[in-house]
Order: sequence, then structure tokens, then C-alpha cells
Amino acid sequence: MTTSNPESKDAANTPAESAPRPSNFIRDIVIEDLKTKKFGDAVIQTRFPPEPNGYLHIGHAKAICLDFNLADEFGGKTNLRFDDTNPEKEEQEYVDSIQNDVRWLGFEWERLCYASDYFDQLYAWAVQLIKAGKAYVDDLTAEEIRQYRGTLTEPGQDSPYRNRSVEENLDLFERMRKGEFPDGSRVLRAKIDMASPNLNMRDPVMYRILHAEHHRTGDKWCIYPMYDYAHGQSDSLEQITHSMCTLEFADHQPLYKWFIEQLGIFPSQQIEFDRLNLTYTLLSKRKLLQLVREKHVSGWDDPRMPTISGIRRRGFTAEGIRNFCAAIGASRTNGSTDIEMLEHFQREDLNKRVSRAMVVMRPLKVVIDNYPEGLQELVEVANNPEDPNAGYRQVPFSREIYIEQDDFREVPPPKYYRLSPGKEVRLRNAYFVTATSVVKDAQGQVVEVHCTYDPASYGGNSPDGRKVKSTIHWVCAKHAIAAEIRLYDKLFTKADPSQLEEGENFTSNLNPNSLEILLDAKLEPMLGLAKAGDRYQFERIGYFCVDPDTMPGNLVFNRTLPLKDSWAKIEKKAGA
RNA sequence: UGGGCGGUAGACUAAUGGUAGGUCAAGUGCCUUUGGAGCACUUCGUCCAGGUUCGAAUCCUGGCCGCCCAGCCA
Repeated sequence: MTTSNPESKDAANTPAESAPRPSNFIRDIVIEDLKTKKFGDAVIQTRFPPEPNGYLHIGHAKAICLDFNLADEFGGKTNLRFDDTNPEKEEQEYVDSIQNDVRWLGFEWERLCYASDYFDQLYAWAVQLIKAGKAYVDDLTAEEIRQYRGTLTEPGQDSPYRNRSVEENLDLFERMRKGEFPDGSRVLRAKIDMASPNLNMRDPVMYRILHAEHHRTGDKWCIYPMYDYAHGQSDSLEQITHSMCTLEFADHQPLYKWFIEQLGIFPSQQIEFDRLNLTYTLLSKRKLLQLVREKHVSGWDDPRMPTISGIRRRGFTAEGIRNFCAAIGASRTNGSTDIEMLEHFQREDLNKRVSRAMVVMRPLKVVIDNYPEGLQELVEVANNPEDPNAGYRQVPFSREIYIEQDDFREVPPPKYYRLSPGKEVRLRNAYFVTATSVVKDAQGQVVEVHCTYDPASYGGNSPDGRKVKSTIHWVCAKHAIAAEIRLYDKLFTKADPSQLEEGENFTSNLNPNSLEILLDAKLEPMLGLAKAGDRYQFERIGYFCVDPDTMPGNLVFNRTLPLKDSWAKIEKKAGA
């Protein structure tokens, strides 16, 4: 997997201030809290709390934008905190990638924190709860605990170890910490209510024994706090005023409050919002990890992955992602956002900022019979018609050029305006040409088209005001350069990839055509200078960027997104 | 089934008792040296039934539908 971050110094990574700030219910709560001085004169403090057990994805981007923008809008700060309470799943590689991704998205945290920074404090608080008779060591096995927990409709039963003395609990917990007991043999539990209708309150586990090396604390600990015991207190220690998380944690709030109240410490306000779901996309770290491990993709940063590193490598811009997050907002309704929405904000951003280039993906040779042999001209081309400041470049032109196979039809269907025998089109920025004849191979495929050109139409305008129906792109055969072009498509074939038939798992919905590699493309010579991370619009084709796999002599482009194609729509409609 | 949380066009989201608005998608037209971009227009909506009110997407009651919770994961 590549760790390069082609865009870190790129203009596409503008600061986050420009992000729109639409209204949402969380913002309303903050405004209200400020008005009523719920947190006194304290400034708004938020945090983004990922577990370093995988790479960040577009769903995390939504949370990041919410956390950082909200604090920023009201003059507050945001911490980046790693919820690293499970050493068996967490790794430094993930810690590093997460920091890289948050920065790339355009955000800078106030403090870098780790739940593991609080292990000593959390342990001291656990002792305090034991002394107060609010926590106990349980010897039940995991299976027994599950059975004692009851069900959704039936209350649980008290563990036989629930009423141990404070002294015994203190002794046992101390010995758990010292490593006297094997993994899984005992846990520390909060003594709350085994009959609570909220399962989280049925004496939840606070600590488990795990003789595992932690990526930060090494072998200092062999007991680790559960997320539920660590999260609220971590927020409290950082004086987080507004603690945003996803909907599934709503049921945990009473538990967090219970710990905070028992301990008498600063109460943060938790606000839950809906997770992002995107059509044709899976946003589950577990499943994304499976795609990586089973090599359905090349890595976490495979350009088909919805990870930040994947879509970055694909060529997406941070600003486009931020604009998308602003547009989808936040609420408490679970739904699924159309992937087109994400793509729209990428196209919008890329259209403004990237230079155009001419590239022929599937070449068809064109010979201009009345163009002088040996003559070579340069035509002047705008780098970006949307942006006059982007300047101009010279592109070589001569008698033999390549055009797109799709741009010629021997027998044009209705409404097909491109080149066909007897028809005149404009070669972008160059000349008007009219097709005169074709050369076919043994199979009857057109392998070469002959044309004549109008020398008076240099630059693409005819002095007599004659119009053509279409403009096509081209690349001069003599100067064309080669590249590997990777065309990416959706990773899944179903809008809801988790929708399965009998006996399938989600990998059954993988799109077998999500990657197509083109090796015959012809590129205008200027692209030979492109460096990893550079973005272009290949005119009439789509947005592309240079992949970090690029080596001297082997240019590699990723297709970020195709341009919208209204001809494809017409064709589809005609075919249907 | 106990508990929690939700239901505004095909999708996402505003309207905080007073004109149901925006974005995406879809469609039509204009324009165009990218069938791109842009511009204009159009289609389509408050889950249902009652109630309160001059007035309800909003408040109340009762349904219906959906999501989450029975890890020593987060």
C-alpha cells in the first residue's frame, strides 16, 4: 500500500473556512446552549474520537466536518482523540493514517489525545467506584454473563459474585491488574440494575483482562477499560462541551451519565446524529478490512475504496468532500444518500480548478489527405475555459492524428453528430475536417479514416461562418505519448450492497468490472510532465489524476470521475 | 416482544404554530470551439386517523412503518 499523500501541498487542499454552514439541529442546540450559558463562559469544545482499527472513510468525513466546523464557527476548538481501549485491534499504522487524513481534509486539531492517556485515571476511578460499592469483580464466564443478562423482554439476574465485600473486590481488582489471572477469567462490572429495560445498564463490564501489547502503553497494562467506561470520562477530562456521536450510542447515554454522576465530574453533552450511508457503497470498517485482507482491492487506498485515502488517490478533492458534507447536513433520520450527490460536488470543484488536456482513450487513426506531408503546426489551446488565468499552451498538429473510436461511425445513428462519411466536424482548437473514406481490416473493422481539412479554419473557426454540429478531441500521432489509464467504476453492483440473496455474502455484490485498464491511450505531449497527484480534465472524457504508481517511463492515470455524458443518455434511450 | 430513536418529492435536507424552500437526481428548452460547463423552466412531497387552534409539517392522542440494543467490540 502506498503512503504517499500527493495533495498535501496542493491548491486543492484549501483551508476549511470556506465550507458553507447550513443549519442543522446540532448547531441549534449549540446556539441555545450558548444563549443559556449552559456551560458558563466556557468555549465550545468538541472532539473527533476514532478508534485506530482501520482507515477513515467518507462517513468519518461527515463526523469530522461536523465536529470541527461546529467548534470553529463558535470560536471553539476540537481535539483529535484516539479511542484506543482495545489493543487487539488497534495499530500505529491506523493512528498515522487517521492524522494524515484529518489534516488532508483541511482540519487542524487543538490537542492530540488518546484514551490510553487516561488509563491511570480510569483505574483510580474504578477503585473509587469499588470503594463506594458501585463496582464488583465478577468470576462468571463470558457465556454465563450473557445468560445472566436476560433478553430484550426478560430482566437479567444478579451474578452470584455481585455482593462481594469491598475489600475482596479491591484485592481481586488489584490482582487483575497485576496479571495474576488469565484472559477472560474475571471482569470488573458496574453495579447498576440487572432488571433495567436498557441492556447497557445491566451491570456493564468496565474492565476485562487482556494480556495484549498496546500500541502506546506496551505491556504496562493487562486489563483494559471498555469503551463505555472510558468514553464519557475521556470527554469529561477534556472538558468537551458537545460530544457528537452516531445514533447507535443513544442507548449508552444513560450509562455515561451514571459514571459521570457517580464520579462527580464534568458532564459533557452527548448529541447523536445519523451515520452516512451512500448508495453503491459499503461504510463498515469491518467489511472494508475484509475487502483489504481478502485482496478484493489493492489496499485501504485502492481508488475504488470509500476510504479517505482511497478517494484521495482516486483524485477527489478535500474541498469537494467538505461541500458534500455541508450539503447532506445532519439529522436523526437514517437514510441513504445518492452517490451522485458526492460525485456532483467533486465535478463542481474539479471543473473550476483543473487544467484540460486532450487524450484519446481508444485510438482510431485519421489521415488528413490534403494536409501537407511533413508540415507541423502548433495550435493554441486554453488550459481551462472556465478560468482565463489558467493560461494557454501550444499543442502540435500534423497530417496524422488519433481520434476516439467512439467519435466515428461509418453508419451514424439518429442524432449522432460526430464524424461519419461526408460529415464535417471541428477538431478542437485546430481545423474543420470532413471524412472522405475508411480503411478496414480483414474483419471489416474500420482501422483508419481519411479526411480532408479546410485550411481556412485554423484554430477551429471557419471564416465563412459555416457551423458544425460537433467538436471532437484529437492527439497528433507523431507526438502522442503513452500511459496506463485505470478506469474505475462502482465497487458494487447494487445500490444497497448489503442486500443479499440466499447463501451470498456482501462480496457477491462486488462489481467484476470496477477496474478496466487501458494501455493504448494516446496523450498530448504536455502530459509527460505530469507528477503524482496532478489532476486534469481529459476533454470530453472525465477527470483524471496521476497515480503514485507512476514511474519514469510509466505514466499512470486514474479516472476520478467521467464527465456527464448526455450522448450516452440519448443512446440508452434509443436502445431501450 | 422490553427499551431507545425516527418518518417532509426518487435521494438528502430546511421551514422552530403563520406562503412547504434548497441541493442532488429526473425531464424540457436555451447556449456552447468539451453532446462538458452554464442558464431558464418543469414534474414530484409533510406516513395514516382523530383532536387542539383563526391557522398544524410543527402541539396532543391513537395507529402504521423503519432503524438501534441481548460483545469481556467501538
